[in-house]
Amino acid sequence: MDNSNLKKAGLKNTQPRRRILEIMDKDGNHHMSAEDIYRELMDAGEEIGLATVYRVLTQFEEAGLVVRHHFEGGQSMFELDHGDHHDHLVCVKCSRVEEFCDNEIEKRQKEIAKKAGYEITDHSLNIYGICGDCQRK
Amino acid sequence: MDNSNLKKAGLKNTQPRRRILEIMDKDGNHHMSAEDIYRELMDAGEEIGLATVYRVLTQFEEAGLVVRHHFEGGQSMFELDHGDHHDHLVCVKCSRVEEFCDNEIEKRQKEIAKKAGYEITDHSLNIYGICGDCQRK
DNA sequence: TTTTTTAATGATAAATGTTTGCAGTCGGAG
DNA sequence: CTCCGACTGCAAACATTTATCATTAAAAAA
Repeated sequence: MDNSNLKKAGLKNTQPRRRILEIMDKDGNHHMSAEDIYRELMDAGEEIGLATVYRVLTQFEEAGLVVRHHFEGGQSMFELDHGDHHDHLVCVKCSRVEEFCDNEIEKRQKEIAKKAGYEITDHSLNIYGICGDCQRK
Repeated sequence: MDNSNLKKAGLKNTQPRRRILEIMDKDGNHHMSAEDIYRELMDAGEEIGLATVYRVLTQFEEAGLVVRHHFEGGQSMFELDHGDHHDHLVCVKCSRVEEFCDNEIEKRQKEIAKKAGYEITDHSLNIYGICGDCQRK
């Protein structure tokens, strides 16, 4: 949303980067694949190549603006990083993603890594299941 | 290891399937990619195609003989299913994978899914970091 | 503002990981 | 032992992602 993020990251304030940030910032659009973003850009009549979307997302990830997730299903999913770490509940039917955070789990993960002698760089906890809506259908 | 698993799964007892089970059963070879398995087969002089490795692994997964993991890094990782659920510590330098299980975390995951109205089908918790060995190098 | 410099872009090709189609082969029920 | 359907290897197709490169656009300098 805030374009000063780009400057801070040492990235030029270009139209593709602005548009991608805008799209990802819209509510209901958290957790998008590169294709999702590309399709929205196309639908909006933008002239932005898919390669640019991938490049920009990777740069955003490196700059800490975006988080990349590896859910089941092959393709990477991206989400704006609002600083609040959280884990994910993923519906295997409709692909809806919900977020949660449990401090007890976080604490135990750190203990486990420490005990095993690992220096944590990252971690991901995904619970896959069928959401309430899809159960009813 | 036990070929009766194949019969139980309704799969014919063929050489490729036997060899793949053997390789995956060897200690130190848990958590292999399809390529890893294929390379071991080649090194052993077997005439087994990569496509067969993928097909067999998918069938094994469907039969519950094997578990597929989606770690960071692009390719799927496979592991014989010994029935004991566990989570993973993955070294981002050397790709070593260690297993752990924490009942408190398991319990909390179930609670979280229940509270959100999800019927769990699967879940994965991966901690990425640098293992003790790689820290020293 | 105009010019200069440098990074960023779009189109396309290529790399990577995985799946599929098909003709020939093999396992195992009868 | 024979036969049929399941299985296989190969090659080609496919999906996602990355690299190449000539052109363009953004920021810096003049």
